[in-house]
Amino acid sequence: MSRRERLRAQTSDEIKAIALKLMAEGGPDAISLRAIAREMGMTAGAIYSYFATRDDLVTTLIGDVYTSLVEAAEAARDAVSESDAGGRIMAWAQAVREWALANPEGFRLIYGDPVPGYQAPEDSPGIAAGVRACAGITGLVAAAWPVAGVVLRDYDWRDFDAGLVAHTREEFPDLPPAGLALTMRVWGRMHGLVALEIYGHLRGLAHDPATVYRDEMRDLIASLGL
Amino acid sequence: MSRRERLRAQTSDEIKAIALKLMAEGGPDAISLRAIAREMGMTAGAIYSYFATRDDLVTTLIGDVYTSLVEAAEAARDAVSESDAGGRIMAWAQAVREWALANPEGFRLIYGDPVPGYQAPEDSPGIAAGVRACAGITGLVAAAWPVAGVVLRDYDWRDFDAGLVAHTREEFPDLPPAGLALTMRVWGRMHGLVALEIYGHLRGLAHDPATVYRDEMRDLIASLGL
DNA sequence: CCCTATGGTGAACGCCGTGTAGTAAATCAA
DNA sequence: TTGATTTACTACACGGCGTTCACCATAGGG
Repeated sequence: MSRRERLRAQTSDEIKAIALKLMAEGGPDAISLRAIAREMGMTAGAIYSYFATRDDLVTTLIGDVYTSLVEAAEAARDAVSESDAGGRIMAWAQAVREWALANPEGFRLIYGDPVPGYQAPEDSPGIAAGVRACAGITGLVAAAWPVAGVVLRDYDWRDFDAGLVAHTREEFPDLPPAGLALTMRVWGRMHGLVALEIYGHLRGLAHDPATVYRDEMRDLIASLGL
Repeated sequence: MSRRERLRAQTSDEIKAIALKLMAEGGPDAISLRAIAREMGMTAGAIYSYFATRDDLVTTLIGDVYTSLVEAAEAARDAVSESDAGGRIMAWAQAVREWALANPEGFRLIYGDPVPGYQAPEDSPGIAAGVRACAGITGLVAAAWPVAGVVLRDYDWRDFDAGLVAHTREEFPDLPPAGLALTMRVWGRMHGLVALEIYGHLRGLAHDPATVYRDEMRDLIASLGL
């Protein structure tokens, strides 16, 4: 890597770091090229040699932030013995909620709507992180398979995306198609309460959302027969 | 109501209608005072005699939109016999998802982050609609009480907001505090998958999210012993 | 040592929300 | 009917935004 490339990467990292700082302080909308440039002693136009557009920068940030969330969840899961499938689910779930509470703006960035009509490009790092999250939850489900107490319909592999199916069958050969459906349901169940809480819809209803969430996750784990 | 007041209300309604149209076309960020005024053949400044600020307008819209969602859910629920508690839950859940699919931008407006750092004022119509939604789900839970197969911790009335508790004890005198916790859990469970779907996080994973969601709701209903 | 590719500037364009001063018309009081 | 006042609205200005473009200084490689 030449000196030029090094400097370039450094500047690019600084842009992202400042963007993340601005976001943490003022939400996703506070990520403005002019504010970033101001903080760097540059002109807004200069950023365009690093990111084609503001949305491009945000797309990159989503990838970084999403990856940090997934890594937090994976680390929490891996801190629990593989033999304790239920404990690993709880660890993942708690890590997600705690990460979200610590990085509410990041959560909004990932699961909210950073840009009107924004659609992440197929090959963005955000998509990769999403796939990784999905794979993580699939692993949690697979470790509990066969599940005991969940209402399950029959599914077909064709009900799901081919790439996802290929990856799943390779990594979790014993998991039937219904396992993928259950993965999404588990994901939804972990996501729902956290999203409501982060976006303030539980504000002033329950004083301790953590307890409600823990109960919900205990019920989820119990329903898997763990 | 005088002629003045009638004209005033009419103009105000037109502003809101155009704002909703703009939102449906381009997402919440497309609600700009200038665009509304342009469409009405007015100046942007004129809107300030109807709404103190753009956020004020959005706050009002949230109330309208949220109310329309709650009314759709209530209507669907009421179309099912009171004796069929499980059917009423399913009807509510399906109505919420279908409304969200038909009004994705509305869903984003209610449950997303329309404005950076936006906090709805305590007395906004959006709060009222939220309370109404919460009450609706509480009713669904109360109709199934006592629940059979859910992991429930003991709760205290003091774990919840006093106003919510007062309303609940009056309307559903047989529901213990844990019922309120379960209400939030049910809400979260209905919300999670829909939010993931609306925000595109299931895109390209499951070909038919409706089936996954229906299964999840069936499981929820079964877990309540219905 | 020169040439060029590169990272940067600064001004411009057209959006945006938001104030303020002024105007014309509608309403009300006499 | 006439005069006073309230009200709806316009015109303009300010600062902020993303984005583009012509231009410049300089660091790197031959």
